[in-house]
Amino acid sequence: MNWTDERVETLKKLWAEGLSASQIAAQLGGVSRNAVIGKVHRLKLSSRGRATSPRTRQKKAAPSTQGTTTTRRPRNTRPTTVSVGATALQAQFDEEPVARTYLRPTADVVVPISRKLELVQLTETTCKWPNGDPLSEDFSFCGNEAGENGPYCTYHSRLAYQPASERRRSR
DNA sequence: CCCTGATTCGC
DNA sequence: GCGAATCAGG
Repeated sequence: MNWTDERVETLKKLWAEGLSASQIAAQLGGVSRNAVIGKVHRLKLSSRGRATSPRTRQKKAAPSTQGTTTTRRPRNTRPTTVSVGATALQAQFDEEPVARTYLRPTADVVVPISRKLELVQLTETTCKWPNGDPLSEDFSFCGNEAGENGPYCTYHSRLAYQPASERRRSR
């Protein structure tokens, strides 16, 4: 993935807004949170408060115990993006003139994907994250697939529940 | 175990 | 410059 001006701009904006690197990565799409953090550092705008104490790291010795294979630890590299939801989203947007509100990738919306469901359309497996102002007419619900462990999809579960752990963070 | 940002370093 | 790996920590 290429760091276009637009993407960098979005990155800076979201970072300035205080979003976490993983969330920024999720919204930009196609990049890992590490990529985002790395980019942020290179842009020299990492100074968002004191995050961690000045740790002095100097590990990384000789990982190659055998085989010259340049095997980077595959680990669990997950796309993160919900391809199904995204696909369905696009298809729906094409035939939904009403919900068409953003024209720019630099959307000021924090929620990357949503199915714009109405209250009636909610089921037990649809994310019930409110989208927008409940008093407004164009209010809708996220509607993406919600896990069995909550009323929200994984993304919104984090938005909803993360703040708790975020609060008691005061390094 | 989930997550956060920070840093190093091979590419 | 990029980002995976790794770290230190909540």
